[in-house]
Amino acid sequence: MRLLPHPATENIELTEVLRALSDPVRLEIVARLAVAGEMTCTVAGDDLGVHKSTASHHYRMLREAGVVLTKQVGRLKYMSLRRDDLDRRFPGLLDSVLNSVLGVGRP
Amino acid sequence: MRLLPHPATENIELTEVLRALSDPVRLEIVARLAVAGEMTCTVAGDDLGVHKSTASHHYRMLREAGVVLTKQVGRLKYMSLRRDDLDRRFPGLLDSVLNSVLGVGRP
DNA sequence: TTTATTGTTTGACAACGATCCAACTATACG
DNA sequence: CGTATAGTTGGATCGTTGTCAAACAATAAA
Repeated sequence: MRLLPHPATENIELTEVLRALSDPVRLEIVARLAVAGEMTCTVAGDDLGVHKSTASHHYRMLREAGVVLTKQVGRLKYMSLRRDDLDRRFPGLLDSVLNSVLGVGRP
Repeated sequence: MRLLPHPATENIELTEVLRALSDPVRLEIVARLAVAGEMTCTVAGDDLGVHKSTASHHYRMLREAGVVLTKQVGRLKYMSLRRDDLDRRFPGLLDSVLNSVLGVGRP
């Protein structure tokens, strides 16, 4: 198991997070991660309506913005929301976004 | 006094709001409006480090995304945050963003 | 070792966006 | 009317981004 490169919590930038969340495809991915927790790229990207290379591009955007954490296990890559990191840095932001997308709050 | 064209509250899209807030210059404008309330474009755009036409471009982005309301009085245009509209549509979102930018909550 | 699975990379392309400059419009003020 | 003020628009430029397709890399399974 190995971790991919991610920005440290204190280096997560608000504008980059907002930018990352401003794409419908990425917002859908984030919503799925919020509901189902950790999941592989294939599952997260199922039926998104975009090519798998496009989805891969979005995974990278999310990771580099500090929104998701990705760890590799074998040939699978598991993504999960960096909820605690985001909440420490921008309190309430992710919750309000998820609330608007999902119509519910934190589980 | 006349109002410029704006999206109705129910037509404000989350991704467009996030996109509008994801630019540093626009975020600074929004922060100023949050602190000082209604202000003219000239005041809101003072010392932003960009050309006035660039600032004008940003005003438009913010207006079309539903973030600000613009009304013209004589040759002045007054901008203000659509706090209530945004809060009804995406509860807590603007507050959390402003909180992260300004380090304080709603006045 | 061959084959299948998982995901990334590279290249190409079109669209968008941030920026500046110059010209323009509209309103107000002498 | 002539001039200053407030802000927008159009053109040009340059970088970014969302997309697909094809090739690739890495790992697991047969």
